[in-house]
Amino acid sequence: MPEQHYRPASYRARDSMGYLLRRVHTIMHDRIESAFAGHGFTLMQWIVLIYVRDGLARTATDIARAFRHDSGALTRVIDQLERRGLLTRERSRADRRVVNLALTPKGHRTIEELLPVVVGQMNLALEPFTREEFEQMRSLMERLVRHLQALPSPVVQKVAASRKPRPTPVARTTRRTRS
Amino acid sequence: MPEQHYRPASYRARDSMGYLLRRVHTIMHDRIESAFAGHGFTLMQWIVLIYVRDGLARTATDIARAFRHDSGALTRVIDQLERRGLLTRERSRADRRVVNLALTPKGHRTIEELLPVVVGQMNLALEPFTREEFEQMRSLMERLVRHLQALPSPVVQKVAASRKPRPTPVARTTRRTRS
DNA sequence: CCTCATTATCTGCCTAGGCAGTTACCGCCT
DNA sequence: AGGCGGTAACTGCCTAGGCAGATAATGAGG
Repeated sequence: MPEQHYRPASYRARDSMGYLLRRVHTIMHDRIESAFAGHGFTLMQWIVLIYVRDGLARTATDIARAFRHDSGALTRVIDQLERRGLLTRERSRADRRVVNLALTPKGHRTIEELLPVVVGQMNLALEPFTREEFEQMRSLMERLVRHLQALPSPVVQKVAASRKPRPTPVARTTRRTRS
Repeated sequence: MPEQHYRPASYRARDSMGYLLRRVHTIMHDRIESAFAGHGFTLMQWIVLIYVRDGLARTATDIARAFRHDSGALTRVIDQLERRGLLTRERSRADRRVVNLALTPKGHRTIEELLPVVVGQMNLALEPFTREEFEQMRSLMERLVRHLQALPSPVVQKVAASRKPRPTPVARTTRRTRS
């Protein structure tokens, strides 16, 4: 029997790990995003560039999978980067469904420009932690990611009839010209 | 001189704490969201309900601040919940700008229904951790949140001329009819 | 060779959220 | 009393992202 860290009867929002993780993520995301804005980039654009540079991705699908991002959205981000001349798309000859991405010199220069911004924000956020605590945090988060990835996708428990999740059942008062 | 955990020259995307936190957040968010979908609710709706129940918020602004969420978006979420009869809005008599939120009996029943879902997902995610590791993680995240909240907002460093962040400078070519 | 399931990419469509107002109200100050 | 900065709630507008579908290509199997 694994540990039961939370129980319905005693659950309080302020103690929830979900709450903490969300807060951390939101604040860091906002800070990076606005630091990038001064340079004319978004976080997602940076992700694409650095993933290609670090060899974590050669195609849009690689990024979509590794970063859990929508592939449709990816297409549009890559559109922007291509238009701005930061990377190139090249149809693979081995598999003509695939489009390989490659950084241009301008793309590399952009990474050099943004790297200090990212690193600066990261160091600022982690400032109060010792090297040991930092490693602890990293280790815990890595284990958590690995565990979460290994979990089976959450089978919808109730209302199994409807296949579609329907995010907002009440939909809209706007009345979509029904009559 | 505080610890410098990252350096531009050796920065690799896969080792970044930002990456880890994002992955954790994304996966947990998606899981909770789709678990809720089967019950006809979204995470944000749940947040509002549980915040009101736990006394963390009496008004939309309380939630917006505590959860770092857009107040405009909040208005619309509360609209939905009110329409579905889960909570009520009541104009404060002490300060007529304020609208106080209160759960209805149906709202309380909904929380009872969703609590096991939240707790279940949380415990599932944290399953591989001992009580001690869990407390360690919570402590680290709490310190990180407190530190991040205390940080001054990131003054835009370059291109200081333009006041507006401009998320996407290239804007749009519209014409995506590639030949 | 032909069929069929699968995959990569791209495209519409819709919704949630960020942002910039607008309105109403509060409390302070003169 | 009246002006005025600040605040709560709400409202449009716009964009990013989720989702479903379209297209094209691959590869396995008959």
